[in-house]
Amino acid sequence: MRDADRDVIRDLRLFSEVNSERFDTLMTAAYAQRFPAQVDLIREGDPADFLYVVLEGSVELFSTSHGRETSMAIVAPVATFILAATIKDAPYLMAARTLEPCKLLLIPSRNVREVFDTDPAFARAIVTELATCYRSVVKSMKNLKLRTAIERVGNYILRLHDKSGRASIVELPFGKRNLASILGMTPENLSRAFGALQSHGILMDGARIEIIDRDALEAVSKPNALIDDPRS
Amino acid sequence: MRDADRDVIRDLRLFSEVNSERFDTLMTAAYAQRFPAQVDLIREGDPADFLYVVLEGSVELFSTSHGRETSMAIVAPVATFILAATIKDAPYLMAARTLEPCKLLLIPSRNVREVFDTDPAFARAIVTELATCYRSVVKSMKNLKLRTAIERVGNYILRLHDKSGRASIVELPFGKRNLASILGMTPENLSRAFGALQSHGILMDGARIEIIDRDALEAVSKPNALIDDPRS
DNA sequence: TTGAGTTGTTGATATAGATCAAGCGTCATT
DNA sequence: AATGACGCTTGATCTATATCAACAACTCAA
Repeated sequence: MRDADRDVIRDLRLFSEVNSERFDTLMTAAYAQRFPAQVDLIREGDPADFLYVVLEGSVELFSTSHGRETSMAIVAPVATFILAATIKDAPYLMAARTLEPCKLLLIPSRNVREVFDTDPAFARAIVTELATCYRSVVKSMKNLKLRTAIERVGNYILRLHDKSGRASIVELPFGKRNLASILGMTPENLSRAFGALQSHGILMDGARIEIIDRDALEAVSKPNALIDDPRS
Repeated sequence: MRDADRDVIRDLRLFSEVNSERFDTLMTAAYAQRFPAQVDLIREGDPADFLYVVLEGSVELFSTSHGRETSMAIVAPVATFILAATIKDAPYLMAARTLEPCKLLLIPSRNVREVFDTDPAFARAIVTELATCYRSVVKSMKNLKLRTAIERVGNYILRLHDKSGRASIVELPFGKRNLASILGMTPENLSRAFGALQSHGILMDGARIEIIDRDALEAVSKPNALIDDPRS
Protein backbone atom coordinates (compact mmCIF):
# COMPACT_ATOMS: atom_id res chain seq x y z
CA MET A 1 0.00 0.00 0.00
CA ARG A 2 1.21 3.46 -0.83
CA ASP A 3 1.99 5.90 1.94
CA ALA A 4 -0.56 8.40 0.63
CA ASP A 5 -3.33 5.82 1.08
CA ARG A 6 -2.05 5.01 4.49
CA ASP A 7 -2.28 8.62 5.57
CA VAL A 8 -5.81 9.02 4.27
CA ILE A 9 -6.89 5.93 6.15
CA ARG A 10 -5.09 6.97 9.29
CA ASP A 11 -7.22 10.11 9.30
CA LEU A 12 -10.54 8.26 9.29
CA ARG A 13 -12.42 8.55 12.54
CA LEU A 14 -12.39 4.77 12.60
CA PHE A 15 -8.60 4.59 12.78
CA SER A 16 -7.40 7.88 14.15
CA GLU A 17 -7.12 6.75 17.76
CA VAL A 18 -5.79 3.28 17.11
CA ASN A 19 -2.51 2.27 18.66
CA SER A 20 0.01 2.56 15.85
CA GLU A 21 1.36 -0.95 16.18
CA ARG A 22 -2.18 -2.30 15.80
CA PHE A 23 -2.75 0.01 12.91
CA ASP A 24 0.26 -1.48 11.14
CA THR A 25 -1.08 -4.97 11.76
CA LEU A 26 -4.34 -4.00 10.08
CA MET A 27 -2.67 -2.24 7.20
CA THR A 28 -0.24 -4.98 6.29
CA ALA A 29 -3.13 -7.41 6.09
CA ALA A 30 -5.25 -4.95 4.14
CA TYR A 31 -4.92 -3.92 0.54
CA ALA A 32 -6.17 -1.02 -1.51
CA GLN A 33 -7.49 -1.81 -4.94
CA ARG A 34 -9.05 -0.01 -7.89
CA PHE A 35 -12.21 -1.22 -9.56
CA PRO A 36 -13.95 -0.07 -12.73
CA ALA A 37 -17.58 1.08 -12.71
CA GLN A 38 -20.46 -1.41 -12.48
CA VAL A 39 -18.43 -4.21 -10.96
CA ASP A 40 -20.04 -6.60 -8.51
CA LEU A 41 -18.03 -6.54 -5.31
CA ILE A 42 -20.00 -8.82 -3.04
CA ARG A 43 -23.14 -10.90 -3.23
CA GLU A 44 -25.84 -11.26 -0.62
CA GLY A 45 -25.31 -14.33 1.48
CA ASP A 46 -21.55 -14.57 0.95
CA PRO A 47 -19.38 -14.90 4.05
CA ALA A 48 -18.06 -11.55 5.28
CA ASP A 49 -14.37 -12.03 4.63
CA PHE A 50 -13.53 -8.35 4.36
CA LEU A 51 -14.46 -5.00 5.76
CA TYR A 52 -14.56 -2.47 2.92
CA VAL A 53 -13.60 1.17 3.03
CA VAL A 54 -14.49 3.44 0.11
CA LEU A 55 -11.54 5.73 -0.58
CA GLU A 56 -12.67 7.08 -3.97
CA GLY A 57 -15.73 6.67 -6.16
CA SER A 58 -19.03 5.34 -4.90
CA VAL A 59 -20.55 1.98 -4.12
CA GLU A 60 -24.16 0.90 -4.23
CA LEU A 61 -25.52 -1.48 -1.60
CA PHE A 62 -28.55 -3.32 -2.87
CA SER A 63 -30.72 -6.32 -2.21
CA THR A 64 -32.63 -8.75 -4.32
CA SER A 65 -35.47 -11.12 -3.66
CA HIS A 66 -37.38 -13.21 -6.14
CA GLY A 67 -36.79 -10.99 -9.14
CA ARG A 68 -37.16 -7.65 -7.37
CA GLU A 69 -34.22 -5.42 -6.58
CA THR A 70 -33.80 -2.35 -4.44
CA SER A 71 -30.99 0.02 -3.53
CA MET A 72 -30.41 0.19 0.19
CA ALA A 73 -27.71 2.87 0.29
CA ILE A 74 -24.95 4.51 -1.69
CA VAL A 75 -21.62 4.77 0.05
CA ALA A 76 -19.35 7.70 -0.75
CA PRO A 77 -15.81 8.45 0.48
CA VAL A 78 -14.70 8.10 3.10
CA ALA A 79 -16.86 5.46 4.73
CA THR A 80 -16.98 1.77 5.49
CA PHE A 81 -19.56 -0.74 4.49
CA ILE A 82 -20.78 -4.11 5.78
CA LEU A 83 -19.28 -3.50 9.19
CA ALA A 84 -22.03 -5.44 10.97
CA ALA A 85 -21.44 -8.61 8.96
CA THR A 86 -17.71 -8.32 9.66
CA ILE A 87 -18.27 -7.98 13.39
CA LYS A 88 -20.73 -10.84 13.62
CA ASP A 89 -18.86 -13.01 11.13
CA ALA A 90 -22.21 -13.47 9.43
CA PRO A 91 -23.23 -13.54 5.75
CA TYR A 92 -23.70 -10.21 3.99
CA LEU A 93 -27.32 -9.06 3.97
CA MET A 94 -26.70 -6.74 1.03
CA ALA A 95 -24.86 -7.02 -2.25
CA ALA A 96 -22.48 -4.31 -3.41
CA ARG A 97 -21.40 -2.99 -6.78
CA THR A 98 -19.33 -0.01 -7.85
CA LEU A 99 -21.29 2.84 -9.41
CA GLU A 100 -18.20 4.61 -10.74
CA PRO A 101 -14.53 3.68 -10.87
CA CYS A 102 -13.49 3.23 -7.26
CA LYS A 103 -10.57 2.86 -4.99
CA LEU A 104 -11.41 0.59 -2.09
CA LEU A 105 -9.58 -0.69 0.93
CA LEU A 106 -10.21 -4.30 1.89
CA ILE A 107 -9.39 -5.32 5.44
CA PRO A 108 -9.72 -8.99 6.35
CA SER A 109 -12.56 -9.37 8.85
CA ARG A 110 -10.42 -11.60 11.03
CA ASN A 111 -7.98 -8.78 11.62
CA VAL A 112 -10.72 -6.29 12.36
CA ARG A 113 -12.16 -8.55 15.04
CA GLU A 114 -8.69 -9.23 16.41
CA VAL A 115 -7.79 -5.58 16.80
CA PHE A 116 -11.24 -4.88 18.18
CA ASP A 117 -10.52 -7.31 21.00
CA THR A 118 -7.11 -5.91 21.85
CA ASP A 119 -7.39 -2.16 21.28
CA PRO A 120 -10.04 -0.33 23.34
CA ALA A 121 -9.73 2.83 21.24
CA PHE A 122 -10.46 0.88 18.09
CA ALA A 123 -13.32 -0.91 19.82
CA ARG A 124 -14.83 2.41 20.72
CA ALA A 125 -14.40 3.73 17.18
CA ILE A 126 -15.99 0.63 15.69
CA VAL A 127 -18.97 0.71 17.99
CA THR A 128 -19.52 4.40 17.29
CA GLU A 129 -19.35 3.81 13.56
CA LEU A 130 -21.78 0.92 13.85
CA ALA A 131 -24.18 2.96 15.98
CA THR A 132 -24.06 5.66 13.31
CA CYS A 133 -24.87 3.10 10.62
CA TYR A 134 -27.74 1.76 12.71
CA ARG A 135 -29.20 5.19 13.20
CA SER A 136 -28.89 5.95 9.55
CA VAL A 137 -30.92 2.86 8.59
CA VAL A 138 -33.54 3.76 11.20
CA LYS A 139 -33.80 7.20 9.63
CA SER A 140 -34.21 5.69 6.16
CA MET A 141 -36.94 3.49 7.49
CA LYS A 142 -38.77 6.41 9.07
CA ASN A 143 -38.37 8.29 5.80
CA LEU A 144 -40.01 5.41 3.95
CA LYS A 145 -42.80 4.68 6.39
CA LEU A 146 -43.82 8.17 7.40
CA ARG A 147 -43.65 10.08 4.11
CA THR A 148 -45.18 10.19 0.68
CA ALA A 149 -43.01 9.93 -2.42
CA ILE A 150 -43.06 13.69 -3.01
CA GLU A 151 -42.05 14.42 0.57
CA ARG A 152 -39.16 11.99 0.30
CA VAL A 153 -37.91 13.67 -2.86
CA GLY A 154 -38.38 17.15 -1.40
CA ASN A 155 -36.44 16.28 1.73
CA TYR A 156 -33.72 14.67 -0.32
CA ILE A 157 -33.26 17.96 -2.16
CA LEU A 158 -33.28 19.87 1.13
CA ARG A 159 -30.54 17.63 2.46
CA LEU A 160 -28.48 18.15 -0.70
CA HIS A 161 -29.01 21.85 -0.29
CA ASP A 162 -27.75 21.80 3.27
CA LYS A 163 -24.78 19.64 2.37
CA SER A 164 -23.75 22.13 -0.30
CA GLY A 165 -23.82 24.93 2.27
CA ARG A 166 -27.10 26.20 0.83
CA ALA A 167 -25.69 26.89 -2.61
CA SER A 168 -28.36 28.12 -5.00
CA ILE A 169 -27.71 25.25 -7.39
CA VAL A 170 -27.13 21.65 -6.35
CA GLU A 171 -26.33 18.62 -8.46
CA LEU A 172 -27.60 15.08 -8.04
CA PRO A 173 -24.61 12.95 -7.05
CA PHE A 174 -25.79 9.91 -9.04
CA GLY A 175 -28.32 8.78 -11.60
CA LYS A 176 -32.04 9.26 -11.12
CA ARG A 177 -32.65 5.55 -11.57
CA ASN A 178 -30.54 4.85 -8.49
CA LEU A 179 -32.04 7.73 -6.58
CA ALA A 180 -35.54 6.46 -7.27
CA SER A 181 -34.65 3.05 -5.89
CA ILE A 182 -33.01 4.55 -2.79
CA LEU A 183 -36.13 6.60 -2.17
CA GLY A 184 -38.40 3.60 -2.66
CA MET A 185 -40.17 4.55 -5.87
CA THR A 186 -40.05 3.94 -9.62
CA PRO A 187 -38.00 6.19 -11.92
CA GLU A 188 -41.23 7.37 -13.56
CA ASN A 189 -42.62 8.40 -10.23
CA LEU A 190 -39.43 10.23 -9.28
CA SER A 191 -39.61 12.09 -12.55
CA ARG A 192 -43.15 13.19 -11.82
CA ALA A 193 -42.23 14.16 -8.27
CA PHE A 194 -39.49 16.44 -9.59
CA GLY A 195 -42.05 17.88 -11.97
CA ALA A 196 -44.54 18.49 -9.20
CA LEU A 197 -41.93 20.15 -6.99
CA GLN A 198 -41.18 22.74 -9.67
CA SER A 199 -44.22 24.63 -8.47
CA HIS A 200 -42.80 24.48 -4.94
CA GLY A 201 -39.56 26.36 -5.07
CA ILE A 202 -37.23 24.42 -7.33
CA LEU A 203 -36.24 24.42 -10.97
CA MET A 204 -34.94 21.21 -12.53
CA ASP A 205 -32.46 21.04 -15.36
CA GLY A 206 -31.29 17.49 -15.86
CA ALA A 207 -29.21 16.58 -12.82
CA ARG A 208 -28.97 20.20 -11.75
CA ILE A 209 -31.51 21.67 -9.34
CA GLU A 210 -31.91 25.33 -8.63
CA ILE A 211 -33.35 26.09 -5.21
CA ILE A 212 -35.43 29.21 -5.75
CA ASP A 213 -37.61 29.24 -2.67
CA ARG A 214 -36.47 27.04 0.16
CA ASP A 215 -39.40 27.97 2.35
CA ALA A 216 -41.86 26.75 -0.27
CA LEU A 217 -39.91 23.51 -0.63
CA GLU A 218 -39.94 23.02 3.13
CA ALA A 219 -43.65 23.69 3.25
CA VAL A 220 -44.43 20.67 1.05
CA SER A 221 -41.57 18.47 2.28
CA LYS A 222 -42.09 18.94 6.01
CA PRO A 223 -38.52 18.18 7.08
CA ASN A 224 -37.85 16.60 10.45
CA ALA A 225 -34.49 16.80 12.19
CA LEU A 226 -34.84 13.26 13.54
CA ILE A 227 -34.99 11.94 9.99
CA ASP A 228 -32.99 14.38 7.93
CA ASP A 229 -30.31 15.89 10.10
CA PRO A 230 -27.12 13.90 9.48
CA ARG A 231 -25.72 15.07 12.82
CA SER A 232 -28.52 13.75 15.00
CA MET B 1 -32.59 -4.80 43.04
CA ARG B 2 -33.67 -8.30 43.98
CA ASP B 3 -31.27 -11.18 43.53
CA ALA B 4 -33.65 -12.97 41.19
CA ASP B 5 -33.51 -10.03 38.80
CA ARG B 6 -29.79 -9.91 39.07
CA ASP B 7 -29.48 -13.55 38.06
CA VAL B 8 -31.74 -13.12 35.05
CA ILE B 9 -29.70 -10.17 33.89
CA ARG B 10 -26.44 -11.94 34.52
CA ASP B 11 -27.56 -14.60 32.08
CA LEU B 12 -28.15 -12.21 29.19
CA ARG B 13 -25.65 -12.57 26.39
CA LEU B 14 -24.89 -8.92 26.92
CA PHE B 15 -23.67 -9.43 30.46
CA SER B 16 -22.65 -13.06 30.76
CA GLU B 17 -18.94 -12.49 30.09
CA VAL B 18 -18.57 -9.26 31.99
CA ASN B 19 -16.03 -9.07 34.76
CA SER B 20 -18.05 -9.43 37.93
CA GLU B 21 -16.73 -6.30 39.59
CA ARG B 22 -17.81 -4.30 36.53
CA PHE B 23 -21.12 -6.04 36.56
CA ASP B 24 -21.68 -4.90 40.11
CA THR B 25 -20.84 -1.33 39.12
CA LEU B 26 -23.48 -1.48 36.41
CA MET B 27 -26.08 -3.08 38.64
CA THR B 28 -25.76 -0.72 41.55
CA ALA B 29 -26.29 2.19 39.20
CA ALA B 30 -29.18 0.45 37.47
CA TYR B 31 -32.66 -0.14 38.72
CA ALA B 32 -35.46 -2.48 37.77
CA GLN B 33 -38.93 -1.04 37.65
CA ARG B 34 -42.45 -2.14 36.84
CA PHE B 35 -44.65 -0.17 34.47
CA PRO B 36 -48.34 -0.55 33.63
CA ALA B 37 -49.52 -1.02 30.05
CA GLN B 38 -49.67 1.89 27.62
CA VAL B 39 -47.17 4.05 29.43
CA ASP B 40 -44.88 6.36 27.49
CA LEU B 41 -41.32 5.52 28.41
CA ILE B 42 -39.30 7.79 26.18
CA ARG B 43 -39.99 10.40 23.54
CA GLU B 44 -38.20 10.91 20.26
CA GLY B 45 -35.51 13.52 20.52
CA ASP B 46 -34.94 13.15 24.25
CA PRO B 47 -31.36 12.67 25.42
CA ALA B 48 -30.42 9.02 25.88
CA ASP B 49 -29.95 8.90 29.61
CA PHE B 50 -30.63 5.20 30.00
CA LEU B 51 -30.17 1.92 28.27
CA TYR B 52 -33.33 -0.15 28.68
CA VAL B 53 -33.61 -3.89 29.07
CA VAL B 54 -37.00 -5.56 28.80
CA LEU B 55 -37.26 -8.24 31.48
CA GLU B 56 -41.00 -8.92 31.27
CA GLY B 57 -43.84 -7.68 29.09
CA SER B 58 -43.31 -5.95 25.77
CA VAL B 59 -42.41 -2.50 24.55
CA GLU B 60 -43.30 -0.78 21.31
CA LEU B 61 -40.78 1.42 19.55
CA PHE B 62 -42.49 3.93 17.30
CA SER B 63 -41.93 7.16 15.46
CA THR B 64 -44.01 10.15 14.60
CA SER B 65 -43.74 12.88 12.02
CA HIS B 66 -46.24 15.59 11.25
CA GLY B 67 -49.29 13.71 12.41
CA ARG B 68 -48.34 10.29 11.10
CA GLU B 69 -47.17 7.49 13.35
CA THR B 70 -45.57 4.12 12.69
CA SER B 71 -44.36 1.19 14.76
CA MET B 72 -40.73 0.45 14.19
CA ALA B 73 -40.37 -2.66 16.35
CA ILE B 74 -41.76 -4.50 19.33
CA VAL B 75 -39.25 -5.57 21.92
CA ALA B 76 -39.91 -8.72 23.91
CA PRO B 77 -37.91 -10.25 26.79
CA VAL B 78 -35.08 -10.48 27.09
CA ALA B 79 -33.65 -7.73 24.92
CA THR B 80 -32.32 -4.20 25.05
CA PHE B 81 -33.52 -1.15 23.26
CA ILE B 82 -32.03 2.19 22.18
CA LEU B 83 -28.52 0.87 22.49
CA ALA B 84 -27.25 3.01 19.62
CA ALA B 85 -28.41 6.27 21.19
CA THR B 86 -26.78 5.22 24.47
CA ILE B 87 -23.46 4.49 22.78
CA LYS B 88 -23.42 7.68 20.76
CA ASP B 89 -24.86 9.80 23.56
CA ALA B 90 -27.31 11.08 20.96
CA PRO B 91 -31.04 11.81 21.09
CA TYR B 92 -33.45 8.88 20.74
CA LEU B 93 -34.66 8.40 17.18
CA MET B 94 -37.68 6.42 18.34
CA ALA B 95 -40.22 6.80 21.10
CA ALA B 96 -41.15 3.88 23.33
CA ARG B 97 -44.27 2.85 25.20
CA THR B 98 -45.23 -0.29 27.06
CA LEU B 99 -47.76 -2.52 25.33
CA GLU B 100 -48.48 -4.62 28.39
CA PRO B 101 -47.44 -4.35 32.03
CA CYS B 102 -43.66 -4.58 31.98
CA LYS B 103 -40.64 -5.04 34.12
CA LEU B 104 -37.73 -3.04 32.75
CA LEU B 105 -34.15 -2.53 33.75
CA LEU B 106 -32.78 0.98 33.35
CA ILE B 107 -29.02 1.35 33.20
CA PRO B 108 -27.61 4.87 33.10
CA SER B 109 -25.95 5.42 29.72
CA ARG B 110 -22.89 6.93 31.39
CA ASN B 111 -22.20 3.64 33.13
CA VAL B 112 -22.69 1.62 30.00
CA ARG B 113 -20.14 3.71 28.14
CA GLU B 114 -17.78 3.57 31.10
CA VAL B 115 -17.82 -0.20 31.37
CA PHE B 116 -17.59 -0.46 27.59
CA ASP B 117 -14.28 1.41 27.74
CA THR B 118 -12.82 -0.70 30.53
CA ASP B 119 -14.10 -4.21 29.93
CA PRO B 120 -13.23 -5.80 26.57
CA ALA B 121 -15.68 -8.65 27.07
CA PHE B 122 -18.51 -6.19 27.59
CA ALA B 123 -17.34 -4.17 24.59
CA ARG B 124 -17.48 -7.26 22.44
CA ALA B 125 -20.95 -8.16 23.73
CA ILE B 126 -22.24 -4.64 23.10
CA VAL B 127 -20.89 -4.49 19.57
CA THR B 128 -22.36 -7.90 18.77
CA GLU B 129 -25.72 -6.85 20.14
CA LEU B 130 -25.59 -3.63 18.14
CA ALA B 131 -24.60 -5.47 14.97
CA THR B 132 -27.58 -7.77 15.51
CA CYS B 133 -29.89 -4.76 15.88
CA TYR B 134 -28.46 -3.22 12.73
CA ARG B 135 -29.00 -6.37 10.74
CA SER B 136 -32.50 -6.68 12.04
CA VAL B 137 -33.41 -3.18 10.80
CA VAL B 138 -31.82 -3.93 7.44
CA LYS B 139 -33.98 -7.04 7.21
CA SER B 140 -37.11 -5.04 8.06
CA MET B 141 -36.23 -2.58 5.38
CA LYS B 142 -35.75 -5.31 2.80
CA ASN B 143 -39.05 -6.78 3.91
CA LEU B 144 -40.75 -3.43 3.30
CA LYS B 145 -39.09 -2.54 0.01
CA LEU B 146 -39.05 -5.91 -1.70
CA ARG B 147 -42.42 -7.36 -0.80
CA THR B 148 -46.12 -6.75 -1.23
CA ALA B 149 -48.39 -6.48 1.79
CA ILE B 150 -49.63 -10.05 1.41
CA GLU B 151 -46.11 -11.40 1.19
CA ARG B 152 -45.13 -9.53 4.34
CA VAL B 153 -48.07 -10.98 6.23
CA GLY B 154 -47.43 -14.47 4.87
CA ASN B 155 -43.79 -14.38 5.89
CA TYR B 156 -44.68 -13.03 9.29
CA ILE B 157 -46.87 -16.07 9.83
CA LEU B 158 -44.12 -18.36 8.57
CA ARG B 159 -41.71 -16.84 11.07
CA LEU B 160 -44.21 -17.32 13.89
CA HIS B 161 -44.65 -20.88 12.76
CA ASP B 162 -40.91 -21.53 12.89
CA LYS B 163 -40.55 -19.82 16.24
CA SER B 164 -43.22 -22.11 17.69
CA GLY B 165 -41.32 -25.17 16.49
CA ARG B 166 -43.82 -25.63 13.65
CA ALA B 167 -46.81 -26.10 15.92
CA SER B 168 -50.02 -26.49 13.95
CA ILE B 169 -51.58 -23.50 15.68
CA VAL B 170 -49.81 -20.25 16.39
CA GLU B 171 -51.03 -17.16 18.18
CA LEU B 172 -50.36 -13.53 17.34
CA PRO B 173 -48.22 -12.12 20.14
CA PHE B 174 -49.89 -8.68 20.04
CA GLY B 175 -52.81 -6.80 18.57
CA LYS B 176 -53.49 -6.64 14.86
CA ARG B 177 -53.41 -2.87 14.93
CA ASN B 178 -49.79 -2.97 16.07
CA LEU B 179 -48.91 -5.74 13.69
CA ALA B 180 -50.30 -3.79 10.76
CA SER B 181 -48.15 -0.81 11.62
CA ILE B 182 -45.04 -2.96 12.05
CA LEU B 183 -45.68 -4.49 8.64
CA GLY B 184 -46.23 -1.08 7.05
CA MET B 185 -49.93 -1.27 6.22
CA THR B 186 -53.32 -0.22 7.58
CA PRO B 187 -55.33 -2.48 9.90
CA GLU B 188 -57.98 -2.83 7.18
CA ASN B 189 -55.40 -4.00 4.72
CA LEU B 190 -53.94 -6.49 7.19
CA SER B 191 -57.41 -7.88 7.77
CA ARG B 192 -57.89 -8.38 4.03
CA ALA B 193 -54.46 -9.95 3.73
CA PHE B 194 -55.35 -12.51 6.40
CA GLY B 195 -58.56 -13.13 4.50
CA ALA B 196 -56.74 -13.64 1.23
CA LEU B 197 -54.23 -16.02 2.81
CA GLN B 198 -57.01 -18.32 3.97
CA SER B 199 -57.06 -19.78 0.49
CA HIS B 200 -53.31 -20.36 0.79
CA GLY B 201 -52.85 -22.77 3.63
CA ILE B 202 -54.01 -20.99 6.78
CA LEU B 203 -57.15 -20.68 8.81
CA MET B 204 -57.71 -17.60 10.94
CA ASP B 205 -59.68 -17.52 14.15
CA GLY B 206 -59.20 -14.20 15.91
CA ALA B 207 -55.60 -14.08 17.06
CA ARG B 208 -55.16 -17.79 16.46
CA ILE B 209 -53.83 -19.09 13.15
CA GLU B 210 -53.92 -22.67 12.07
CA ILE B 211 -51.23 -23.60 9.57
CA ILE B 212 -52.87 -26.18 7.34
CA ASP B 213 -50.58 -26.24 4.36
CA ARG B 214 -47.20 -24.66 4.89
CA ASP B 215 -46.09 -25.31 1.33
CA ALA B 216 -49.03 -23.35 -0.02
CA LEU B 217 -48.27 -20.51 2.35
CA GLU B 218 -44.63 -20.50 1.26
CA ALA B 219 -45.66 -20.50 -2.36
CA VAL B 220 -47.42 -17.13 -2.03
CA SER B 221 -45.08 -15.66 0.59
CA LYS B 222 -41.78 -16.52 -1.09
CA PRO B 223 -39.66 -16.55 2.07
CA ASN B 224 -36.00 -15.58 1.90
CA ALA B 225 -33.46 -16.61 4.51
CA LEU B 226 -31.65 -13.27 4.26
CA ILE B 227 -34.82 -11.48 5.35
CA ASP B 228 -36.65 -13.97 7.53
CA ASP B 229 -34.13 -16.20 9.22
CA PRO B 230 -33.48 -14.75 12.68
CA ARG B 231 -30.16 -16.58 12.86
CA SER B 232 -28.63 -15.09 9.72
C1' DT C 1 -22.62 9.41 -39.71
C1' DT C 2 -25.04 5.77 -38.42
C1' DG C 3 -26.94 2.70 -35.33
C1' DA C 4 -27.66 0.79 -30.96
C1' DG C 5 -27.76 1.30 -26.12
C1' DT C 6 -28.72 3.97 -22.10
C1' DT C 7 -31.30 7.30 -19.36
C1' DG C 8 -34.88 10.06 -18.53
C1' DT C 9 -39.54 11.96 -19.70
C1' DT C 10 -44.44 11.87 -20.60
C1' DG C 11 -49.06 10.02 -21.24
C1' DA C 12 -52.53 6.42 -20.62
C1' DT C 13 -54.01 2.96 -17.79
C1' DA C 14 -54.05 -0.41 -14.00
C1' DT C 15 -53.78 -1.70 -9.28
C1' DA C 16 -52.24 -2.11 -4.54
C1' DG C 17 -53.30 -0.17 -0.79
C1' DA C 18 -55.53 3.85 1.77
C1' DT C 19 -59.53 6.02 3.32
C1' DC C 20 -64.21 6.39 4.74
C1' DA C 21 -68.17 4.47 6.81
C1' DA C 22 -70.93 0.99 8.87
C1' DG C 23 -71.48 -2.87 11.47
C1' DC C 24 -70.33 -6.63 14.76
C1' DG C 25 -68.55 -9.05 18.63
C1' DT C 26 -66.39 -8.83 23.22
C1' DC C 27 -65.63 -7.01 27.46
C1' DA C 28 -66.00 -4.01 31.36
C1' DT C 29 -69.03 -0.80 33.84
C1' DT C 30 -73.18 0.58 35.57
C1' DA D 1 -79.79 -6.01 30.88
C1' DA D 2 -78.30 -1.81 29.04
C1' DT D 3 -74.39 1.10 27.84
C1' DG D 4 -70.40 2.29 25.77
C1' DA D 5 -65.68 1.63 24.45
C1' DC D 6 -62.60 -0.99 21.87
C1' DG D 7 -60.70 -4.03 18.35
C1' DC D 8 -61.62 -6.02 14.27
C1' DT D 9 -63.94 -6.87 9.86
C1' DT D 10 -66.31 -5.77 5.57
C1' DG D 11 -67.84 -3.11 1.72
C1' DA D 12 -67.55 1.00 -1.22
C1' DT D 13 -64.78 4.17 -2.84
C1' DC D 14 -60.59 6.90 -3.79
C1' DT D 15 -55.83 7.87 -4.75
C1' DA D 16 -50.92 7.34 -4.72
C1' DT D 17 -48.01 4.84 -7.07
C1' DA D 18 -46.82 1.16 -10.43
C1' DT D 19 -46.98 -0.48 -14.96
C1' DC D 20 -46.92 -0.24 -19.85
C1' DA D 21 -45.69 2.06 -23.96
C1' DA D 22 -43.79 5.47 -26.77
C1' DC D 23 -40.42 8.79 -27.46
C1' DA D 24 -36.63 12.20 -26.94
C1' DA D 25 -31.92 13.22 -25.74
C1' DC D 26 -27.31 11.54 -25.18
C1' DT D 27 -23.37 8.52 -25.32
C1' DC D 28 -20.49 5.47 -27.44
C1' DA D 29 -18.69 2.32 -30.77
C1' DA D 30 -17.84 1.37 -35.38
